[in-house]
Amino acid sequence: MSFKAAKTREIPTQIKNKALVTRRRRQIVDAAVELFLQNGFHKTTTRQIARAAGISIGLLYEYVATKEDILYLVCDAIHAEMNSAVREALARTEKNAHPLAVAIREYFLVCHRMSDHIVLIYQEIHSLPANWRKVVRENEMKITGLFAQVLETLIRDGKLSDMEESALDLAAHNISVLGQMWAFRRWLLSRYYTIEEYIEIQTEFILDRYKEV
Amino acid sequence: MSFKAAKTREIPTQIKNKALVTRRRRQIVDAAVELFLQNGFHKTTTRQIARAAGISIGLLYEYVATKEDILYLVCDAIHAEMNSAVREALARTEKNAHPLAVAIREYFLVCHRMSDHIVLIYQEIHSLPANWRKVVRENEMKITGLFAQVLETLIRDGKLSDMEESALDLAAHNISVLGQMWAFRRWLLSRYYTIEEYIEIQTEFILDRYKEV
DNA sequence: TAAATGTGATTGAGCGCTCGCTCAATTACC
DNA sequence: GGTAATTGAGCGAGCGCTCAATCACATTTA
Repeated sequence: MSFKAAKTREIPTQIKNKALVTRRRRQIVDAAVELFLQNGFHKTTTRQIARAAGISIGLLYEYVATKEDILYLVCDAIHAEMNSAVREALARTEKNAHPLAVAIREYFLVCHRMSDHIVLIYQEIHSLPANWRKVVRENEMKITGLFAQVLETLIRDGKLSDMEESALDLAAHNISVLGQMWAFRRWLLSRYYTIEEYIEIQTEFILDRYKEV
Repeated sequence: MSFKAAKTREIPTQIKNKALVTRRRRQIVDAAVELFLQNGFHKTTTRQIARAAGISIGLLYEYVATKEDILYLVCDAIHAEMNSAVREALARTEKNAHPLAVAIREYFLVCHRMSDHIVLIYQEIHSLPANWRKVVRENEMKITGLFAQVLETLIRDGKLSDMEESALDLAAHNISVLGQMWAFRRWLLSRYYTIEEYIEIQTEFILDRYKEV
């Protein structure tokens, strides 16, 4: 998987050529994601990352100031990937008769596809400096926010029974978290359910609660 | 918080006196929990742990062979604590008119009280050797299993509508995970909900689905 | 046109430090 | 006098990061 560049402007670099920065950083992030997934952040060496990215250790530190910078870039790229995947899926949703079911399905499939990445962020976020940790968390909440929007739209269109704002927000969180549950417990759940079965049962669970008017 | 000793027999020690092993290991675990919560596993040094436990670094390694041993003991102690807290709570449940609501409430309060510990396990479990990781995961599933039992009992007593086994198991997972959601997203959720409000809304969400016959 | 100059990109040996862990020596206790 | 418990200085390996040197290439100069 090759990740999109997100708003990486915050991290300073010694290199002047902006296009080069983008390209090199993508190399670095792609290499780092693989290594972090395999060995975790702490067991991965900056030398390993440089080698896997096809550059020298010295050059790595021209594009990045610390090892934590790399982790931030990785988290950012993963969330960018998820965010756009979910957005695309939700866009496809609109013309459908049963929009919430489709939204859940598409989101859960993204969680399935990116299981390891989701777990990675949860495991390593505490290795980030506090200010970046905040940004990464906010990025995750943006994804949850997409569901809140969907629910609002459905209620406005009379396709879902009305509910209080606090309940609506929690409903969005619940959908997010039940998708992530597949990522965190896949080692067990996948013994008993395929992702399709999981989606079916959970959709029934959620829809039955927030049923259409 | 001082943690119970769990089945720690698997980890070898040089010390003959068993009572001493128990006592010293409790010192070690209590010190380590605090430090891991504050600084995480990797940033905590074995010297810090020894000092906080009031013993020398040399003695620490008489009770433990590696730093990962300590992490395992910590995870084990946390799960033992949670497990017994949940069991106690469920026991108090039985005489109640609305047992599932009480069970959820008590469990969510445990999650609230042990938020940091729950997050700690999720964050650091990947630093454990694979065999222990497995044990820790199974310990967590035992807690989920308690909810499956509760649901079964309720169905058998006709207090809950019948459902397929696969749906029942997932229901137990959902309750577990929605409790943990408070731990993981507390930094955000606590801005908008107290734990009591959270319990109320989530209980309504869950009960409405698995409603009584 | 060829040489000189300048600038930005790249290299990797190596510095400095930390940290997990050991073990010879000491103490406590029976 | 013997066994078990305890100490902490020190070993050795690993790792994040630096920086003097080199390379690539565009621009200027003769």
